[in-house]
Amino acid sequence: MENSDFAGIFRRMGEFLELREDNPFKIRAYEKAAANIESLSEPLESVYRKGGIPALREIPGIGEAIAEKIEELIKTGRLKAYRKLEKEFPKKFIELMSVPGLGPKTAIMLKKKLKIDSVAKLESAAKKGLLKGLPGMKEKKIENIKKGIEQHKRHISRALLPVAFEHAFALVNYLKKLKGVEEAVPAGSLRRLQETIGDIDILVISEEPESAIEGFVKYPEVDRVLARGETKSSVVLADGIQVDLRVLGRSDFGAALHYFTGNKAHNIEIRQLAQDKGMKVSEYGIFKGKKRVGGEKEEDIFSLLGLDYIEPELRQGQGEIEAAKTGKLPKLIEIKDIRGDLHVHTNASDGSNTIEEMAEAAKKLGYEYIAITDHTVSSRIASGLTEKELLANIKKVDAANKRVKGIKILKGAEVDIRPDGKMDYPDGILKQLDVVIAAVHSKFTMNKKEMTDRIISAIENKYVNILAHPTGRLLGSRDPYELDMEKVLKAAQGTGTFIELNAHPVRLDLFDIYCREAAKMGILIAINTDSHTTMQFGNIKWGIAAARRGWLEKKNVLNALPVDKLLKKLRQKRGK
DNA sequence: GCCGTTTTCGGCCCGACTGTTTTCAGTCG
Repeated sequence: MENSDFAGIFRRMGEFLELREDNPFKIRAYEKAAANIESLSEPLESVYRKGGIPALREIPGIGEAIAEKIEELIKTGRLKAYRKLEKEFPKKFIELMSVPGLGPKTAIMLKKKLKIDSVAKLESAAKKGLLKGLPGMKEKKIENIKKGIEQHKRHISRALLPVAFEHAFALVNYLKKLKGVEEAVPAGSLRRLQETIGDIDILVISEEPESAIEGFVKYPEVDRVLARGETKSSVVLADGIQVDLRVLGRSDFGAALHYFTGNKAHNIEIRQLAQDKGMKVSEYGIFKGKKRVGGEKEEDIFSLLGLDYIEPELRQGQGEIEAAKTGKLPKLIEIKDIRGDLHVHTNASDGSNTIEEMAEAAKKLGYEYIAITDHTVSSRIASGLTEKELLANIKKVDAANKRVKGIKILKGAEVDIRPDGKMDYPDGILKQLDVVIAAVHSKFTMNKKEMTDRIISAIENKYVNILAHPTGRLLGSRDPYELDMEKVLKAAQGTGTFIELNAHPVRLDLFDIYCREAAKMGILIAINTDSHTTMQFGNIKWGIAAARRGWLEKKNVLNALPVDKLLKKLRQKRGK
């Protein structure tokens, strides 16, 4: 079982207990355990193998009861307590609670009164007018449920970061022009630069909240107003994205921005810490008793709690507060630290521009080097190069190096890892390249062991420098393939192979937890754009965002090295 | 169910909005 499977089970346990109106703190305990398991870099199974129940209990949020449940799951592959509840509340029934505005109480009532146990049944009951007359159900509530079902159906997938950014950018500009609005800034998962965005959160600073809210709900893109109060409002935009707005005064800005930026786990942890220190944190400031002691600046919250400033990308409740207590926060990588791009395509395979055009574009960004890494013969769809074509391309790189001054163009290839683990070119060809990237482009459905073996055998090839887009996921369209990442990282560590964090906004793997793990193991990460046009070099910002969420520093990143050191690193594996 | 240089028992983050409730429950972030 994967960590995500354990987390899923415990999260579901929380939902079961919520439906049973169990102790709310018990529910939170399960949620917390699930979240902590999810952010663990080591597989739970291996934690258990090494240290049994005592080792499990060292994980925050896991105590006696949950540790025993994990043991039961590992030993028997099932959990009695879970099975029992699963029968009572099947998955389809649980889905009812993902309809906006419909929570556990209503779901239970619907089940009791009308035997409704799925969104589909709820929809047909609503259409038939069966909801009328149920407890707490009148015109407006029924109408809201109907709209909620529509929203639920339309909005199952989350928005990619760049898409959400565009929406937020336009909206913020609109809000800033409203009367009395001093400031409008994106917060929430957008400010944390999460790879996908559920809702857009925006904080507005104004001393006239009513008129700010008034202007907000009149934004031309607004399709539906979900809530409209004195200081907050929620709307759904025409393309289904929800936007939550919060209006606060200038003096609350820091506290409000903090409250609206961290995820739930981070905020709970901060407030818990404040409580332990005899203080209280809310969006209105930080308080000692009744006395407000800060909140104008975001830094107030951290400094008064004895913490170093935590960058927004780290506010995920994954150990950042503990690290901030002890001065152990990373100094996060920044765009300006990047000195080159090691994964670049040209019109020799499936790119759009020539080698020279790509090199000139990279030079404009201030890069010292790029590597030309077109596809290899097996990637027919991507017009992969034959050996002969590759050799011709190498000569073109030599010629380009002479013509384009001020940037070093490296010879490379993005070489397919065949299903049997062999590389798409023989070693005799690979050794003529400066940079060899290995990647899986076919047969994604292999089982975990086969895929792990396949990738490890590529890593073990002494000419392979970088494992590209290591999980193969495409956000919104393809799940990651089955892979034992722990083994892959160990192989990379043992052989001196680097791992790519692909900056394309639909890829963005390596995921954050593995970035952290790789960095801990001393594996260098290459943050590459995989550019197929000159425009795509700009995608580096999404890669940097993902890297920062993965706690990476400049020293962890391969292409933050100057060219001479980079070349030395690349040659190390070959024993030169 | 978890957790502890105040506690091994008694706590557990904080606040806003809606709709139906005549004083508040349910839901959300």
